[in-house]
Amino acid sequence: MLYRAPRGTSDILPKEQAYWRYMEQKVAHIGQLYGYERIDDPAFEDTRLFARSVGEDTDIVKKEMYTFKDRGGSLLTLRPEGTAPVCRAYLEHGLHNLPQPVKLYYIASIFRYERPQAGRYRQHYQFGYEAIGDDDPALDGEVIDMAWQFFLSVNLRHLSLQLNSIGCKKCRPGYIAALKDYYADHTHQLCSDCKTRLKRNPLRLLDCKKPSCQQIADSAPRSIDYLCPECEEHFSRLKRYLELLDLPFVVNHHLVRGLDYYTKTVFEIQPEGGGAQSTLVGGGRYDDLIEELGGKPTPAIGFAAGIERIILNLKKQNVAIPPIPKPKVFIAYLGDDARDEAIKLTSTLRRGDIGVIEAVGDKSLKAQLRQANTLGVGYAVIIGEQEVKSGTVILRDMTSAEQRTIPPSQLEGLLK
RNA sequence: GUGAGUGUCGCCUAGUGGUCUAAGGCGCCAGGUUGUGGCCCUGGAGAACGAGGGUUCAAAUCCCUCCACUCACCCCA
Repeated sequence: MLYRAPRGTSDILPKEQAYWRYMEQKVAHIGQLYGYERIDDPAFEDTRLFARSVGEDTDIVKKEMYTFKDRGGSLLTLRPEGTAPVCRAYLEHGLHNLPQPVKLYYIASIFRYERPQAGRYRQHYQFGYEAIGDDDPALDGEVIDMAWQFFLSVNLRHLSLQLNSIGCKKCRPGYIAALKDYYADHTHQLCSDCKTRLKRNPLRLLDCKKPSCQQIADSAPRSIDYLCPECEEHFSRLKRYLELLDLPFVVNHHLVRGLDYYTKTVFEIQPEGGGAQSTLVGGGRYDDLIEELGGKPTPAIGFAAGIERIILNLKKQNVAIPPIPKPKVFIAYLGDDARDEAIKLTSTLRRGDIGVIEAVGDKSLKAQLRQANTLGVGYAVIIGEQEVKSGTVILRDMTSAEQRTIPPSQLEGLLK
């Protein structure tokens, strides 16, 4: 094999497309129900955009970005996440002049240099919804509701919605200090990863999977106990809204996120079974990000969802997906004169908005019908020498095997 | 980046040192009366057995290296 798709990437072949079209359709529909409009941004951006937003010290920036210099010498990076580009576009195009909040959604390929694994790829697709320009906790509720309703609408079941608040830049430092304090007494019991986390990113100590570390995390200080009055108020109102919305959330004190820009609300949705790479949705509030990128202080909230992982779960749960419609009719012919008729007829039907697959080459009628059968079309039209002479065609119903000889002009009406 | 498992026609699989210039199923192509599919029958195309190197009289079968895939850690959607 000379060439293969690069590691961690994959071709989405026709037989998979039904899932993908279905996802797109649902994403657009939810967007429309909630008043979110689609935005598409470039696959690559100025490297600094991601370094600044995602955080210089995160794994994504430190070792997972596809970064390159273009021929003009600009340092560019294939987007490793979807939120920063949306914020950049918000600033670049002065979207703060629109009524706030501005509500946007995207479906985009995401690139991260990682070791591929179940539910993890170097190029994958995410969709996400972002509401920029207001700090009302009702917006947090709306966004979380969108994620939840999305899964209801595609019939994915057995999901768990996890919620936490990690505070803002006013109260988080106090919490992190308390956390470090607590962990200082347990350093010797920590796994080696956690020892580096303690220095680098103490919040991440909380979601280590090692049982021994989890025990320590279980009695660690909880972020919600250190919230400032504003964050506290925000969180309790959000919880009330989620109850109003009838969303079955659980507060998970160990839930933190891997990107630096999150503030206050963070949430995830995952299958109840759990398992590796299982998170379907991750999101939260990012009230400081726009300012960090050079705008005025502008609160915002959003989430991203991994499409491959969702499809994986749809398959696991045997969820039926609407098929992509096929052409209705196959046109078979015998002989050159018939072929001329077939070409004309094919074109007429297509112009009349009827999907047609026309035979090609010089195959036996048997071979042509075999092909029609394999393609799964509902009807076959057969044109032979006799039909050319009499100015008719044969219309064969592929399910019932009934066929009749008719003038071609009747075809359009019968196939509509 | 770390660890484990796997690697034979498009897909699934047989084969564990000589009978393998590799077998079967699915799929594909064609034929089975003159212009007709789906079932059945027959035939055909399609792999030098991931790549390279070794051991041996002899390797798909043993050893080494590399590569790829899968899974887990890590990270995250």
